[in-house]
Parts: sequence; C-alpha cells; structure tokens
Amino acid sequence: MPLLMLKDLPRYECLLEASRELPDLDPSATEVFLNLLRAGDEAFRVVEMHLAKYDITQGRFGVLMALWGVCQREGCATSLTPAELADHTGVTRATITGLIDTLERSGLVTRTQHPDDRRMMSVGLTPRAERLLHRILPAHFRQMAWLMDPLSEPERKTLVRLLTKMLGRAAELPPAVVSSAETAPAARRLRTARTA
Amino acid sequence: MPLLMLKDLPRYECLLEASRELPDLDPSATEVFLNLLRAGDEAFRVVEMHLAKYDITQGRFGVLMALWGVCQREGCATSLTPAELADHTGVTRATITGLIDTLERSGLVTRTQHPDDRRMMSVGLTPRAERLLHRILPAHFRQMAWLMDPLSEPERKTLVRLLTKMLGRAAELPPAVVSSAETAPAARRLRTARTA
DNA sequence: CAGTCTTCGTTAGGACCCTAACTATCTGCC
DNA sequence: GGCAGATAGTTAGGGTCCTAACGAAGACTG
Repeated sequence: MPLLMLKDLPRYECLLEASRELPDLDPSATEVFLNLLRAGDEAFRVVEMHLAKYDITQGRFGVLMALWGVCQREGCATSLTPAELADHTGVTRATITGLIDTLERSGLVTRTQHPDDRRMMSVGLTPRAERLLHRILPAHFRQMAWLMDPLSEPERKTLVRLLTKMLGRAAELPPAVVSSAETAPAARRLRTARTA
Repeated sequence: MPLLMLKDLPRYECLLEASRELPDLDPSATEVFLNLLRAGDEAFRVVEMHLAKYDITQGRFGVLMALWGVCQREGCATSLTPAELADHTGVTRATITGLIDTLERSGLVTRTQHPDDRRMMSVGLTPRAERLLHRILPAHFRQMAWLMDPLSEPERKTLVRLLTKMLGRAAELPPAVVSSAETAPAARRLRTARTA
C-alpha cells in the first residue's frame, strides 16, 4: 500500500543530524523503520502489479488463497464461512462481505446457505477460480523468487531471523487496545446506551 | 495497512511441502517475502496506533512532516505546493487534495494563492500544527526506538543492508510497466512523467 | 419456555488511495 | 498577438479498509 511517508529515504547522516535537535530520535532505529516500511511497500507493489493483470487485488487474492489452501489441505470442494475467511486473511467480517460481493460478481466464488446454522454462509471457489489460480500462481511465486534473488540463502535466514525478532516486539502491543484503559466496560456500555 | 494475506505466517516446512506440488514456489524466498510484508505491516500499525490518538493518519502525517521538514531545513513559515507535497509523500496530487482538505478543516494547514503562478496553491503549517507536532513527535520517535530495541546495532546495520539489497531489485521493475507491449507508449510516458 | 447473551453476516458511513477527466493558467512557437 | 500544448489543482467515481449498529438465528439460564 503506497503510503511510504517519504518518497526518498533520508540518509543516515540526516537522521543523525536530526537526532541532535530531537533527543528521542534514535537514528539507527528510524533508519531500520523507514527501510522496513519501504521494503514492505515495494514487495507489496510487486505482487500487486502482477495480480492486477488478472483484475485481482490483494484482498481478493487473500480470500481466494484462503479457500484454495483449505481445498489443497483437505481435498477439494471445501468451503469456509465469512468469519473463517476474516480470521485467515486478517480483515474484518465487514470487509469480507465486500470482497465476497466482488468475487461473486466475477464468478469466482459462490455463496450458499450453511446446512447446519442458518446464520452462516458457505463460501466456495468456482471451477473458474481454480483455473484462474492455476494460471496466476506460477508467475506469482516466480515473482517472489525473482525479488529475493539478490539475497543468498544465509542472508535470507538472517533476514527472517531479524524480522521475527522485531515482530516479537510488535506482538507485545496488544492488537487494538491503544488508548490505555479508557475502554472500560462501563464506558462501552455507556456508549451503546447513549445511541440506543 | 492491514492486508497481510495470512494472519498466521506458514511455517517453513509447510512452504517446503507446498513447493513439491508447485515447482515455481521458492520456499525461502516466499518465507522472506511473507515476513517482510508482515513486518512492514506491523511497523505501520505501531505508528498508526500512536498517531490515531491525535486523529492523525499516515497520509496526513506524511503531509505534515513534509511541510515540517522544509520548515526545519529552510527556516520556518515556508510552504509547499500540492505537487511538491505529492512528490515528497509519494501519493498522487488528487490524494493530496483530499488530505489537504481534511487538514485544512482541522485547522492544521492553510491554503493560499501562490504569489507567482495563479495555477498553484501554497500550503503551510499553522501554529496549531506545529504545537501538535511538538506534542506528537517525541513519542513517535520513542515508539520506533522501542520497536527496534530488540535489535543490536550491528543487527540493524545488517537488516538495513539486506533490505536495501532487495529494494535494489524491486527498483528494477519500473513504476508500472509489467506486461510488455500492452501498455501503450503514451500511457507509459504519462506514468514516468508523474514520478520524474 | 421466555429472556438474555452471543455470534452470524450485512449495511451505513467514513477515510484513504487510485485513475481519468476536467478547468484554469502559463508557455512556446509561429 | 494568438493558439496548441503543458502543467496545477480539483472533481468524479471506484476499490479497499475500517467502526458502529443493525436483524436474524442459535445458545444458555432462571
């Protein structure tokens, strides 16, 4: 997602200089941070450009892959509920509804009533989607391989290790809480009561 | 931006197994790729959560920082045109228009006629925006430092070096080209012109 | 078994970001 | 001077993503 904050990454010397005025600025941390954001963005862009040729976005691709993954693991003709898809892809159920709408319109997934629970839907891939994935995936994986080609096998291991280290730290921040303690049950109840 | 394709990253063994069915899948490349996407996403999320407390999004923050950066470098009370802001932040001019609309409504920037060229606008920070940045930035930088804290100084250098290596490869893909021949010369010229 | 709580998918409304097309203005070439 | 072409900012419309607030259906409890 192109929102890199800065088109040209600042040089380390600039960060070093800026840190003299801003004592909280850690030059090396900031450098890693900016490069990480940029790298994620570029990696994203590379696959996005490939998928766009088939009128598939990352969101739609995520849904297709989630369904396809289940398909591969547990035999074909399986399906997932929107809630499961949301869980697999990491977006909200509301977003899943929109993505399924689009995919259904394109004839790539089908929405049917869940046999057991009438609240649920059952979303499955169409044969057309499977053909599409067979056409897309090889080049998709080759693109990843191409992108990482400059890195040797040990470098890749190192990179993953360092990223994992940082991800561990990021995981300490709980998913969404944010503004300390103000989401008390009382406040929440108050909110819903106020609008009701 | 939360669209990580997979909430839980697959283990290397799974990738290895999948590569047996999909000869184009390079397990280590895919692993790096997924971790990179995830790491960028998490880093993004961390700062986003902090900025959200001040009703600032990444897009808005990018604009404010671009203006502030100029301000710091060349003395205060400077300003930029929307086109310059687009160039600094890496989004389109149309997007800049929307961001400035929002920021102006919040009283953080002002839009005035450019003295020399009546086509242009001149966008500048308000005192209120400067106060806001003074309140936001220290914690913003501390957050980056906190996030990167698990990495030693040599590890940070290594990480930046490896990311830069990959970015070099990504840069080989020109902004939009992709599927040879179907992008008309006119369209291509237009795109490169935008970024140039 | 009625009432409440939870969970399902969806809708409504907003923000950001894009491309494409527009209007106004400036520039360059006769 | 006058007019084509480039450029600045904006608008229009679409996609993705979010939160909040539903209505419907199942689960649990007194």
